[in-house]
Amino acid sequence: MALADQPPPILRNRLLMTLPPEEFARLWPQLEPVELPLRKVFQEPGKPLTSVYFPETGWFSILAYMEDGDAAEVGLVGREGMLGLPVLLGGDTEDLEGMVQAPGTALRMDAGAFREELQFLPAFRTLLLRYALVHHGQVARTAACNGRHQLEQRLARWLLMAHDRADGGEFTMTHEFMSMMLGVRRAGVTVAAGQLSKAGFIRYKGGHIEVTDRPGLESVTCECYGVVRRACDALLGQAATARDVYRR
Amino acid sequence: MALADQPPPILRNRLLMTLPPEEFARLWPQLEPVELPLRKVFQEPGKPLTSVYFPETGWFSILAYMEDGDAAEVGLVGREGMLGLPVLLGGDTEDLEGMVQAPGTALRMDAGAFREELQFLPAFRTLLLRYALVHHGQVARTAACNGRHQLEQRLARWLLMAHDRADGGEFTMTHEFMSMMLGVRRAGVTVAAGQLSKAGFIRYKGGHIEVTDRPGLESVTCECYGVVRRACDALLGQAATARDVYRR
DNA sequence: CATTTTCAGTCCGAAATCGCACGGTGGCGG
DNA sequence: CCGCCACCGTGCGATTTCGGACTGAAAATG
Repeated sequence: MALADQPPPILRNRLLMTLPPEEFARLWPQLEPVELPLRKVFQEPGKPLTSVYFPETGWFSILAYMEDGDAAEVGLVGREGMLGLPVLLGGDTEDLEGMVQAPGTALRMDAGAFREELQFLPAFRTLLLRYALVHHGQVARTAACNGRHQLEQRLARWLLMAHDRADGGEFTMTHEFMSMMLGVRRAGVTVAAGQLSKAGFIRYKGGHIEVTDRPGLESVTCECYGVVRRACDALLGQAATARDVYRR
Repeated sequence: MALADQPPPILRNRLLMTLPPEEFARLWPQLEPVELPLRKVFQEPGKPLTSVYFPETGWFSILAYMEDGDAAEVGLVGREGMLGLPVLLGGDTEDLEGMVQAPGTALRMDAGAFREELQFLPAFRTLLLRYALVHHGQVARTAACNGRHQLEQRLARWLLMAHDRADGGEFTMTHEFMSMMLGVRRAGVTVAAGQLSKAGFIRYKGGHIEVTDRPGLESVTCECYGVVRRACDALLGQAATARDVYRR
C-alpha cells in the first residue's frame, strides 16, 4: 500500500526531513514503507539495483566482500542517509553489499522512478549529491582508521556510530558480529569490550549492548568518529540541531 | 595562456578523451595546462576549492590527515580521473588532501566555471558522476584492504596502481614515502620490497623504482587490485581498450 | 674532492593481534 | 527441569608489525 493513502506518519529519515515541502509532496506518494529484518541483504554485489532505501529506524552496514568470503564493513547507513548511492551516480549495479545491522523500517523507492523524479526535484538531487560526498568522507576515514588505530579505539568508534543510528541507548549485537565488521578476532573484541565495560562506558548481556556513557566512549575513541560526525551534522544541520538528529 | 590559442596537443586524460566532440569543444577553451610538481598539494583540507584538475601525466595521492599529523592514503587519481570531486558533488571545501605523488601535467579548470558548464554538458556530468562512483569504490576497497591484507600484498597492489598511472615502467619513490602511504614503518617496506625485488618483480636504485614483472606482482597482490582496476576499466573502456589506457 | 644528506638494509625488544581451543554461563525449547 | 546452544571470558604460542636505532652506500651539495 502506498503511503499516499495514509495520514503522514512521523517522518524520521533526515534526508527526507530536510526537503522543501513541495519536493517532498511530490516524492511522498512514491515511497513505500518496508521492514528491515535483522541481517537481511538489500543490495547484493553484482546484482542490478532495483530500489533505493531511506532508513527510518534501524540501519545498514555497507560491506565489501573479500574473495575468502570475509566481509569488511566500509560504512554505515542509518536515517541520516540513503542506501543505493550507485543509482544516484549512474551505476546500474553495486559491488558493495547493504546488510541490515539493526532491524527497523525504511522507505523504499523504485530505482527507475527515482532516476526519473530526480529531474524534477533539484533540491533533492543537490541534497543527495552532498550526502554522497559525506558518505564518501565516511568511507575514506574508515580506510584511514583501519590499520592505524588500535582495536579499542575502533571499537569505541563503531559503538558510537551504531549508537547514533540506534533508537534507544541499546541494541542487539554480539561480539562475533562486531569482530566481523571490524575485521578482527572475536576474542579481540571480547577483550576490548571488556575494557570499555570495566570503564563503565557500556554494558552487555547476551548479545545486547547498552551504551551507558557516551562522553566516556568519545574520550577513548580516535578522532575519526568526530570527523565523520561533524561532516554529517554539517549536511543535515541546516534543518535541525544535532540533538534532534540523534536523540529521538 | 588558454589552450584555445594552441593547436590541440595530445590529450591524455581518459575522462576527457571519452567525451563526445561537441562537449569537448565547449570545455576545451576553459582548460589550462598546469605543471604538477612532485609533492605539491593541490587541495588542502578545510580550504575552499577553487579548481578541478584532470591529470594528463603524473598522479595524485588522496590523503586523509590524522590528528597526529600522519597522512593516510585513501585513493589515487591519475589520468583516469579528476581531482576535485567535492566540486562536482556540491561541497565547497574538501577534507582530503591531493598531493602530487608523481610529477607531470594536468588540465586545470576553475571550480566556478566547472559548476556552470556542467549544466550544458550532460554527457560530461554523467561521466563524472560515474567516475565519482568508481572512485568511491576504490576508497571502499582501500578501507577493506587496510588491516586485513598483509603488507607485502598491499605493497604489490600499491605498486601496480602506481605503475598503471606512471608513464613508463619507472617512477621516483622512496621506501620512506611508500611507508607513509601504506601507514607502516619504513623498515617494513624495506623488507617487503626486498621480497618483491628478490622475486624479480621490481628493481630499485636510489629512490627510483622500476616494475619489471607485472604478472609477477599481480600474482602476489590481493584481489583488491583487480576489483578496482576492473571497475575503472568498465567506466573508461567504452571508448578504448585497457591497453590504450594504461600503456602509452 | 670533501662533506652532508638521503636512502636502504638490518637488528633488537616490545606490543598487538592471530589462530586455536577450552570452559563457563544463561536463556530457551523440549 | 534438563540439555542444548549461542555467547562470552580466557589462555597460549605464533606471527606480524611496531618503535627505535645503527650502519653503509649512494647521491646531492658546496
